[in-house]
Parts: sequence; C-alpha cells; structure tokens
Amino acid sequence: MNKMDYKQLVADAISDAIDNQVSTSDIYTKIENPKLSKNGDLAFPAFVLSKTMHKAPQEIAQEIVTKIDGVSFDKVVAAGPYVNFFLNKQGVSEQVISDILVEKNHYGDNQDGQDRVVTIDMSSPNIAKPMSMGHLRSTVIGNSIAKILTKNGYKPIKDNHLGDWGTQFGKLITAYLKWGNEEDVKKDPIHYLVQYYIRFHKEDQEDPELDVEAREWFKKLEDGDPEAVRLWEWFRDASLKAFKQTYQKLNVDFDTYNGESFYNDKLQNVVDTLKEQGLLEKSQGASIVDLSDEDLNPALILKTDGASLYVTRDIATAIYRDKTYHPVMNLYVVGSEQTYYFKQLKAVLKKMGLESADGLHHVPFGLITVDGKKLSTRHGNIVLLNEVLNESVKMAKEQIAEKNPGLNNKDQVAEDVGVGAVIFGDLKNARVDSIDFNLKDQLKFEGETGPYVQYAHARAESILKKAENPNFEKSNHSLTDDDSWEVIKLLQEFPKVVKHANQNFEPSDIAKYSLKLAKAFNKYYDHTKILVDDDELNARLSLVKSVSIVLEESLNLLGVKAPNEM
RNA sequence: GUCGCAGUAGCCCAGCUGGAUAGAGCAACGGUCUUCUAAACCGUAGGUCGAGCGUUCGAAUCGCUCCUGCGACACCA
Repeated sequence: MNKMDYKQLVADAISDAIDNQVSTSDIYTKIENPKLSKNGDLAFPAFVLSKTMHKAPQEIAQEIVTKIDGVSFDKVVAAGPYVNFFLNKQGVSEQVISDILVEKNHYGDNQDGQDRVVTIDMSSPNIAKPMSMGHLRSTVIGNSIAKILTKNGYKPIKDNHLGDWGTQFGKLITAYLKWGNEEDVKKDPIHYLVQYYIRFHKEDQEDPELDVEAREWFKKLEDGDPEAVRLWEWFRDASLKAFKQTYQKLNVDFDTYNGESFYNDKLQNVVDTLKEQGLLEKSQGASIVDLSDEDLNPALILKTDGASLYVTRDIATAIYRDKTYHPVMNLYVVGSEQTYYFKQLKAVLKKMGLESADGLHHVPFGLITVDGKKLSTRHGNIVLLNEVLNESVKMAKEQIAEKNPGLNNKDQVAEDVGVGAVIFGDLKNARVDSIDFNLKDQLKFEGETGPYVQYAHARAESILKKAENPNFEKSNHSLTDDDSWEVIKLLQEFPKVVKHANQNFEPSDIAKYSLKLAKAFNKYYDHTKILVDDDELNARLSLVKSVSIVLEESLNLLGVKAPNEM
C-alpha cells in the first residue's frame, strides 16, 4: 500500500468492519471526497452495501462506525446513510510536509513509465508561414505532456514534424521569383514570404498559369534542381531561425526537427512494403489500403498520378520512429479535426504489423477560431503567436510598473509572467474544448490565470526570504487549523494528479490543481499571520515551503516559470 | 446524409469511472491595505445542468430519441 493512500486506509477499515463481505477494492472505488468539509475528509455511501447485506444503509453506516478501529482517524461518524471519516490532521500533515521537504521537486514522481520511450509529434509549423495560436496549442500541450511523462518515469522524445515539403513550395518559389525581394526576406523572412504566398493565392484565381508554374517548380525541387533547392533551403533555414526565437520565448525545445522532407527518401520503401504485404490495391486509378474490415474508409497511399500523400509520409515517420526509438507510445498532438485520419493511420500501421502501432494515440485538441471563424493563412485571417506573446509581456510590464515598481529583474519577470499567462491560458481548459480567441480574455492576470498561481508562489517565497532562519526540522510539521488543513489535503493529492494527468494526456489536470492549491494558499495567507514567533512558526514555514515547492513544480509541468518575486 | 465532439449562471469554464444543498473565475454590487506583495481575501446577487423518455434507492454524470453548434467524411496536411 502506498504510504500516502488514505483512501486505502479507509477501504481496509470498512472491509474489516463488515467482516470482508465486500472486497476492499470494491469499497475503494466507492469512497468519495465530500464536497462540504463538515462531512469529513473521505466518505463512504453505505447504499452500495444495502443489497448484499440486506439492511438499510443507515443501519449499515451505524454498524461500521461502532465496529471500526478508529485510531487512524480523528473521528468516524455516521451521517444518515454515509460514513464520514475525519483524517488524523497531525499525522497527515506531518507525513505530507516532511515528504515534500525531503523529496523537493521530485515529490509526486513515480516510475510507472519504467524508462520506456514515448515519441511526441508536436508543434509542426509550416515553413514560410507564421506560427499562429493553433501552433501554440500543439507546442504547449506537447511540451507539458513531455514533462508530465518524465515525472511518471517515461522518456519522451519531442519531435517537431515541420511542414517543410509539398506543393506549396512550388507556389512559394514562383511567388518569390515574381514579386520577391532578397533584402526583405533577409530582414523578416516569414513576414515577407507569407505576403508572397497570400498574393499568389489571390492572383491565381485570375491567372491559372501561376499554378502551372508552381507545379513545375515543385517538380524541379523534387528532381534536385540547384536553384529550387537553394531557395527551399534558404526559406527553410530562415523560417526555422524565426521559429526557434519563438520557442525560446516559450521555453520549449525539441529532441529532433525531422520535418516532412526528412522522409523523402523513405517513401518508396513504404510503398514497396505495402505491396509485398499485399495490402496495396488499385481503386479509381489511385493506390489504397482497404480498411473496410475496420469500418473505415480506405487510406489513399498514392494519387492517380503516382505522387505520394501525407499518409504515406506519416507511415514512413511511424516506421522510422519505431526502428529508431522503439517507443511504447507514439503520440500525435494534433487538432481534433484529424481524428478520423489518425484512426486510418493507426489501422494501416496495425495491418503492417508495426510493433508500436497499438501505442499510437492521437492527442486531439479543439479548434481555435476568431469570431467563430476558422483561421487561415491563405486568407490572411490569422492570430499571430508572437504578437499575442508580445502584447502579454507588455501588459505584464505595465502591471509591474503599477504594482511593484521597485522590483529587480523587471524585464525578466515581465517575460515570465506575460508568457506564462498565455501558456497557462491555453492549458487550463480541457484539451478538446474549442476556443474562440479573444485577446482581451487572454490578457487577464486576475482570477483563474497563470499570474494568479505565480503570485501565490511569489508570496510564499517572499515570506521564506523574510524568515530569518527557516528551520524545517522534522520534529514539528503538524498543523490542525481549517485553512492549513485544506492546503495540506491538496498537497497530499498531488501525486495522484500527476498520474491522472499522465493517463489522460491532460495538462489541464495540473493547471486546475495548481489553481486550487494557489487559492487554498491565498486564503490561508490572508487569514493566518505566518511570521509570528510562536511554537508553530516552523510548522507554518514548512507548510509555506511545501506550497512553494509544489506550486513551482506544477507550473514547471505546464512549462510556466515561477519567479520568486513579481 | 453518415460518423465524431460539444451544449451547465449574462460571459468563460469545473464537476461527468452515478451519491449528501450543482461549483469556481470574469462581469455587477458591497466590504478589507499604519501588520508577511490588494496580481489578493471576504460577502451579495445570479441555474428548467439544450429538450424528452428510460435505467436506478439516487442522474449534470449512464442508455435511447430529438434539437442546436462545430468538425471530419479518397487524390490538401
């Protein structure tokens, strides 16, 4: 039994009290956290036993209370059909706080992953296009999942599957040669390249010749024409450089940048293998893999003209990852509009017998819209990530000037808070929720926001700094007042939250938890004077230290910085 | 048309492996800085949990039907 699992303690006690008529594991799943604190810390609804025991639930609750061995609890009371358990506050707080002080930022770590590798396909911006709020989602969710996986004992590999190949490069080269300017592109590559791209899509409505030219340029690129390759490499390098600046702002890095072009020489092998395995069929001139036995539409591998498609490339990618890393899971942090596609991809890989195919998980997230409309680079309808980040940092600077003008490292803190607000804002809601973007909402620093959590952490650190000789000796960590008890119960839950977030690939579990903890701490902070020289001073400081550790670690799991002052 | 996701307070969302009086935040109104950072805390007000039927001792939560919105449904990724 986990030393911290009080639910198990309760389940065992109940099972004993009813002479093991129902298994502890069955009881365990029924135990709940009461909404109201007057109903205890854990509760058992006795309804579930009334059928097997042929008694009224109220009667059963009474019986359990009289028979239970109460030494582990402050009290156990029957409230109608419920048995309410009040945990031993001194024991629990002593245990939880000393654990955190010893384990520090490793509190909540577990070894479920057993060092197994998980590949994460994430971020994946397109060359020569600016990163939008949509890319933010994939980047920030993927980054957080990687951190959560690490905390659960996995070895994540973050792979930025850049969109650096495809017919759009024919268009881009054509547009650049017609309207482009070398100096401009050198100055601000993405800004100008995207202008050319948008212009191309405007003008090709009138002038179908453009498309013909674009196709020719892409063909040249595929055939290794030096001029085409030179331009492509230039666009790619310049774009990547710009992306990396944004990633630096977000504090995200990648293990690999194997974009789509990386798999160019691996596509033929996919086609050959599918043929050898007898999976490839002709249909309406194209080559497909039939998936009707999986109740799915066929996967289109080769177009009528013999050209490959994205499935082909994704199959090559999955095979490469399988061979190179032997991952136990292969995650794709990609918008929910591609759910059906990933079902097809997985089905094909399973048919091919790929070892890691079962571990393929699409980790979808909801669409970002503006005024209810989908974002589109082509139509110039886009929210630029850099602009949002810059606005948010600017806002953070204003807040500092107003609230804490004497602060050191103002610029760094403004960066941490401004960027943190954007990241946290994206991660606090369930992944699948779609978001109608609104800059004003995004730039809120009050209430349920990243800065709120950061502020609670900074307050805790501020106290610890003021405390002359914080003494975290083991002897006295027990606190029993109501406000600190709420904090301690939350601290105790952290390891479970870490597991749950991992199982569901759900960073918002961590974000919501951090809000709850910050809120409970702010309440405690407001109601209790901490720096008072009495018997419990060290216990209070130990609690403050524990809160600071767990808040910082929660923010860290989200990829958000936790400044000590703000 | 078929499939998927969603519908909870004026707005944005928790709660959804069924359990005690449905919870936060924003916005509104009122209170709290000579005391550890007021980016905070406390209070007031605000609800047919999209609609209906069913399962159950008990349904926001599970099942079915319907309504609404968004998305996906072979040569874009």
